[in-house]
Amino acid sequence: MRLLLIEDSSRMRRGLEGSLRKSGYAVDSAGDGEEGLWLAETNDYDVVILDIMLPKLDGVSVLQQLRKKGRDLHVLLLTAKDTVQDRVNGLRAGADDYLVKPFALEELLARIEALCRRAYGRKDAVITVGDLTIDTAAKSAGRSGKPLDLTPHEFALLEYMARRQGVVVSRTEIEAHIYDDARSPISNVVDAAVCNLRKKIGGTAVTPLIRTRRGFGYMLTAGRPGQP
Amino acid sequence: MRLLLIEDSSRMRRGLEGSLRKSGYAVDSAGDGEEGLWLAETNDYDVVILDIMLPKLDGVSVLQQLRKKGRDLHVLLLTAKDTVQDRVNGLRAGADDYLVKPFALEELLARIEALCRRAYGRKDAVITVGDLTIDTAAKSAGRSGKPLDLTPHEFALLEYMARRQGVVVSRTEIEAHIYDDARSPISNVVDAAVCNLRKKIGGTAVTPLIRTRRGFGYMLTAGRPGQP
DNA sequence: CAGCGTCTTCATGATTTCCTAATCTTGGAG
DNA sequence: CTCCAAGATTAGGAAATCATGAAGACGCTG
Repeated sequence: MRLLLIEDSSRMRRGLEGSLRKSGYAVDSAGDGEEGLWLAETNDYDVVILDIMLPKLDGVSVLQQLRKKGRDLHVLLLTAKDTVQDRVNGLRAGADDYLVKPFALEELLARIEALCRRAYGRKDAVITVGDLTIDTAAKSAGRSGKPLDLTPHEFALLEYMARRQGVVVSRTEIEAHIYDDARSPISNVVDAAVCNLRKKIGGTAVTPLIRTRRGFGYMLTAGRPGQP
Repeated sequence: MRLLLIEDSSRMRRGLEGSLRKSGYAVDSAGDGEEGLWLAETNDYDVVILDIMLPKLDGVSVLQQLRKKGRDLHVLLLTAKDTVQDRVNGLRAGADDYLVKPFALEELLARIEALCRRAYGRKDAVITVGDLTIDTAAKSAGRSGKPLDLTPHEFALLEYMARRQGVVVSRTEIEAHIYDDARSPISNVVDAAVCNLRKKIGGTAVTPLIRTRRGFGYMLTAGRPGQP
């Protein structure tokens, strides 16, 4: 999952960026409203974490700009203030969630997780694909009860594909959601990652498997080749 | 919009019910977890407002039961407690939102509104033409339930024609939509592609078929040979 | 700072897909 | 009925796509 963090204080920004990365997210960040808006408009994020107090362009304005363009983004608003009117304003402006500073990191993580789930229409922290289980909260996966030993990137990839099971996801989409910032234009990171993941989760004709749709991308599904 | 309110205190319940009705919602209510769960399972609500402290079956359990059954519901959790752990638990259990008592009515309304807005996002990914099904998400097509093995170009062509079923599409249009780069002026790529596609999807007089309109182009339709 | 595990890139080989172009087939006008 | 042009079909080689193994780069931990 790829996040955008728009936060004024550079100390806070760095700290959060690190914590979020450790939790397995791809994170881009911006220090002011203008840069943040530009990033949000030109990339594909699952969740935007947006401070209200920002230089150049305040958080609520950024939010309004984004909503005006009809971007389907999930925005978590951070604020120091905590009056009912503030919350109502924030939510009315189109925020999906709202968190008051100071907050516990754990709560931020839980809320981000909830927003990610919502982004893909799931309600549960555990995703199942055939006999594969992916616990997005515990960041662990298993096959037929046996735990799988996945690296952070492998897990992120599996999670992303599981959230979109039955749907073909292109390399570009995968790259956009799993990896932060730009990388060399011609890279086969995704191929390699899929290859490694396949080796670990195994799977054959009938059992859940990552299928290659030549020319389109990959698809994770438990069903037979036919209709999902 | 139809809401379900599950709340212990009858005074609170009556009060909220009235306020919500005044705001234009249809409201059902329950006084304990069991009744609430039963109502939620047997009716179709847009949003469920769920208190955590409930007789017979507590709120989080109700939520878990609902999620286990895979109901696609939006749940707003109400609670008197406000510790980080509570919030984390609630969100992890699958709540879409969370509100701490006491709250302002206006804030509750704003949050319900936000949840209702979220009902979007489900667009139909499957196109049907006679007994042909085209799943644009899985990039797969089938005829009478049997999967077809199509190449990317074939699939793109079929999808394009299916989206315009019953309409004659010219070679030029097809070429413009399916092939991005310009190619030699006299090329029969489209002819060849249509030919290959026909071989794969089969079809005879009555069943869906790609028909040739001499001098104009092709048409995909499930109807009879007669004039469309 | 050394060691370990992880991530990325590169190179190779296997496979599939696509285009071109040459050859048939068919519809319909004269 | 005959002929012509639009369309259908076929096939082989060029090109794109993908899987995978191995080597170097990087970052973290002890």
